[in-house]
Amino acid sequence: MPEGIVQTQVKDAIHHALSMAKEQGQLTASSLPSPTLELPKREEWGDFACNVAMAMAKVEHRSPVEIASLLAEHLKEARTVIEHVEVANPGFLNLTLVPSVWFAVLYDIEEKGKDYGRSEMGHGQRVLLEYVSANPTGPLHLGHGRGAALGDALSRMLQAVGYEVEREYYINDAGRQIKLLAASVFARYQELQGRCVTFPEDGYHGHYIQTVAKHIADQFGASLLDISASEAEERCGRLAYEELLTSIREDLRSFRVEFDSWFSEAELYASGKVQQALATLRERELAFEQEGALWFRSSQFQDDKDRVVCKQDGDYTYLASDIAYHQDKLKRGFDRLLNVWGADHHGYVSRMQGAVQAFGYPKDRLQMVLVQMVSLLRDGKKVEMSKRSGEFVTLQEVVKEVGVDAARFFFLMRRADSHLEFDVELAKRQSTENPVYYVQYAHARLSSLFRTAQARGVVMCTGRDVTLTALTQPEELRLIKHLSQFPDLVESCARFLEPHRLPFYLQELAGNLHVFYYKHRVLPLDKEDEVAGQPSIVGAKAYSAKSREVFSFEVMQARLFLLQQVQTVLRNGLELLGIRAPEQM
RNA sequence: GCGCCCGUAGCUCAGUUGGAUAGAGCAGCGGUCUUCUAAACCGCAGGUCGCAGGUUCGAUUCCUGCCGGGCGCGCCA
Repeated sequence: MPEGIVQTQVKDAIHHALSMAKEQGQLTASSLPSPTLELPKREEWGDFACNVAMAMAKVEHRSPVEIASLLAEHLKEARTVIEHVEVANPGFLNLTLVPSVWFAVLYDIEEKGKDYGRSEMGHGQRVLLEYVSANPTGPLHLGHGRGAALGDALSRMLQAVGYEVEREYYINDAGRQIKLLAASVFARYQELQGRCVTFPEDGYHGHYIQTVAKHIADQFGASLLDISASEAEERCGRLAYEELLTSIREDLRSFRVEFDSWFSEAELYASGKVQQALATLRERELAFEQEGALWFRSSQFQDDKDRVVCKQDGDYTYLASDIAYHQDKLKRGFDRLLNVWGADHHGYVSRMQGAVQAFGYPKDRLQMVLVQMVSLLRDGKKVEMSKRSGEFVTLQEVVKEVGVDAARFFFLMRRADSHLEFDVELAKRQSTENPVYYVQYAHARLSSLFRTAQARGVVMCTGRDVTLTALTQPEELRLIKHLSQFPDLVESCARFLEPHRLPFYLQELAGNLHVFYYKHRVLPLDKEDEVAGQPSIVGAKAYSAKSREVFSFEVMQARLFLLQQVQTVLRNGLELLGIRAPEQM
């Protein structure tokens, strides 16, 4: 795991202390543990905490505090890095670094810019990320939106840490759902032509079906009544499918969610891949016939029971095409398959992983991210949605109301597997209570500051020309430390497939910035000092009434430099969420 | 009945894979603009981490059993 430049130095120092202790016979263990660092909960406890002494206590037969104390002694040699060591109960080593060690973080960000936060963790492994994959039988609703935002953010994060990601949408354009769509639309079409028809029992009742039927009527008039009913129904299905899929694509695009490929289920049948997949299973005796149906022996793996793949009437079940689809993914040579699924499908995880194993791959070649339901909160009340009536809140209408940025942020700020309450009023509010604006404002505020600086003729220095030792305020160091965590954070988002950590991080970073900004000045107070950028100001003193602090040209330059790096991280973070980083608000 | 997920402040949720005195945002109360954006900041209050055991130096975190909520258990997708 590539770590921050700061962490590495600290770990090296601890490791050195361990070896010294061993060399001098203070430690008896044959192998030395590799120390891990954690961030203490309280600032008084220093910059890092290390529990290595506690971990060794047992094998060394000594108390953790004792071991920690002798390590603390050795750590005094690392005075260039570690300013202060404290042993705390029950055996922590609390380390406070020399402030200047932290400055390396700022140079690192300056150098990497857009690439700060990227890494090689994935080693170029190829990942197929499948998400949304909503049936083209209706518009996308809020739940799809959450899956879309999540899949998109994951793809950005995985790419950032060195995976090669292909984003795919699986189109269920075969089978029963499409037939029902066709029947539903045809029924509405006939109604529009003044005919009295019985609506299909499990048909789609949503109002959009009537809209689609109207479009068909506008285009073809009554002419579809002249052909056979089955042919007309099929035409209706085809037209409805195309219209609905097109609008899904458009909704996604305007939600800034893109795909590299759209994979058709019908194509799997047409190309014979379904039959081939089942043939493979038969060869391996993982499929068998019973009671006139063909079964997949999924109980061989971790499923509770075997599952039908081909029914008595000869039709395939959806499982058959899903198996074929995943075999196809495997054949395409991906190192990892990731599916973002609605949590209501969790029962299918084990059988799909069983299919992966059936084809000779380890089950964790396929991983699922399950995303829970979204409920909409309006005026503090839940908006009821019912699948039955086909009336649900669409992604499009919510995005129209709150904007893409707010919608994405809200979808991403909770763990995927917990229910999400989407508070429309909060998402629309343009104030500090709204986390999206809070973070975006931090970015815009900095842009505004830099514009003012430029207008006053202040020359922005590069890291080389800045005296960073001028940064001595706790709010400044707090910002730098927070920035140093960003690369690790991005990696953990990707490793655990948990994008929600990033919105939290950004809220904290924005908070740290706003506190700093409120407490300290960056540019001189007085407009008379507009010559600030010129050498003549060196030594001149500006005065901040708020903090009663005196600051110099060096302080101004150092703060500007610090804030540029803050802005870079805000921007990089927002980019990973697919959210705009506005220059002004 | 079986399986999966969830249970943390009044509400919505975090909690760095087992660490120290459990955090944030809303909502509530009270403060802060002669300031580079107040779209901001500060303070107060708020808790039996669902309950009970277990594992160990140490548990919100891991294990077991209950209680409560959601979802799934089709030759439906």
